[in-house]
Amino acid sequence: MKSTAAHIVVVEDDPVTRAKLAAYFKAEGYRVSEAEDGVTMREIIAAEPADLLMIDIQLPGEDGLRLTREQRERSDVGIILVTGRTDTVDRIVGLEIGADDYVTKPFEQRELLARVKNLLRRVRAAAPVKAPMLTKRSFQGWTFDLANRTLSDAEGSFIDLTRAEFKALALLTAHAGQVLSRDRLLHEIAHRDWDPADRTVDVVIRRLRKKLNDDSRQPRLIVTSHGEGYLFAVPLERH
Amino acid sequence: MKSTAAHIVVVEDDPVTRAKLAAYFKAEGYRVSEAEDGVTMREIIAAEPADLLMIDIQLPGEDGLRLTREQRERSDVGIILVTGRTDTVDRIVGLEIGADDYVTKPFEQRELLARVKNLLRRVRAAAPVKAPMLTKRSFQGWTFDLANRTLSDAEGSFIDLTRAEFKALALLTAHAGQVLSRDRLLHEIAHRDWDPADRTVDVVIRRLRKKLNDDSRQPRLIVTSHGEGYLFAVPLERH
DNA sequence: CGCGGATTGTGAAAGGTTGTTAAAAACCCC
DNA sequence: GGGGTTTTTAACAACCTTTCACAATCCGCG
Repeated sequence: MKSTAAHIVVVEDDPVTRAKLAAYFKAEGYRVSEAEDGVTMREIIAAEPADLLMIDIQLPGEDGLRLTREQRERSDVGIILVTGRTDTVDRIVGLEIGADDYVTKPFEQRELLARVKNLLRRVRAAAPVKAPMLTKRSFQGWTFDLANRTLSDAEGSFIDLTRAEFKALALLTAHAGQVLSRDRLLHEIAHRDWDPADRTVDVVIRRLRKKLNDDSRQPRLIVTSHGEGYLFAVPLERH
Repeated sequence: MKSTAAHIVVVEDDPVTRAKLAAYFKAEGYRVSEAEDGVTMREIIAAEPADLLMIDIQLPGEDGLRLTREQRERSDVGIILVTGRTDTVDRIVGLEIGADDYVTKPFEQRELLARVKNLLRRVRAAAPVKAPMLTKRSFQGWTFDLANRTLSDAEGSFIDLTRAEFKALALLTAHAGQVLSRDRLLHEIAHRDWDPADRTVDVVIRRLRKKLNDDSRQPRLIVTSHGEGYLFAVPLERH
């Protein structure tokens, strides 16, 4: 389904730098797309999902940090920020919102390539895990529709899920039988780190259980693993 | 959260730097091990696989690059190289043999932490999908459902197990007929070493026996082996 | 821009699970 | 059977999870 070469998108307004980066990656055998701004980047990604984004932090219009946050919310694509100046604060902020790496011009080409290779290895290693990108998952009479963000019960009546509920259920069902930590779940639903006082995940789980008619005292679908997290406790059915 | 916290191994010969790094990661809730050289590092990893290695490049004996290459060959563990000096060649070589990142002392703590978090996210996302467990074990009219963490008796009514009870029963039934030491059981349920004053396992066994209606005076299912531990005394039925 | 409804996050009280302690019971070996 | 050791048991403390009400935030729309 996916051709073997990784797809890299260079988002950079300066044509010279952009061409230089693109040429360099092409020479290494990657498929490279060039975008001068966020709008173009989104079009490219929509047409063909990227494995790695190289994003200039200082773009006309939307800046690179905004794009980083936006893309990190929707996927686990690799993201490397590029910048002309060395600004510690920018760098830290960039990394904290989810960029995997941060390089300053001028690039040391061999170093950049090594970083890109290592990151791509990780991005692509994770890809097969989400292979069962089925649009529907069924269990115990329920059908969970990933495309529509809805649940339908055995009688076929629909229940809407909120964004957070949807993301939590998607992650739980994608890892049926495995305990997922609150940290992992919170990251999925809110892109935040968890701290022990944070009850957000518990509340989302409670709302999900309510919609699924799952009694927390005797849960059959979403089971609590004390001190560890939650797990989806029934296998998905083939269909 | 404790048992799901990532395991970070700091490999650094300078005690001051090592303690500093370790303390910093511990404060963030990670499980941290410290090694002063490659030999110690391997022992630690053998006992408990690491999610992330922080390796000083200049170690007495085997150097950090050698360790990096060795570990990268056998696993996808995250590797961050640490060094005192800024040497472009070292950096490039390190990255090319598979280190995910490279930091120079002195560290910018927030930046280091952000990098560590992002890398750990990728490492753990790639964790192999756990082989689907055999989902049910039956004995003496009981059915133990590993997916649900429930027991059902002959009439089919459900009894919920807590995390600790579930893990203990899972281990016991997986080794039916064999005596399991308290140390082994405690490791399973709490990832702790046992000491002779620790009654935790006994209490969990008691609670399990109660749910299974197993009389400790005349146990049929979970039998005490005085001075040795416990064993699950009935064979599992085929189904 | 501001409104109203939906969604998400927070804090506190209530409830459940786990680990600890100490006393009682059982065990083992002589 | 005696005496030291190990196991069982109950009660409780510490900690973690559930629940609820409400506050904060987001979102679509006039």
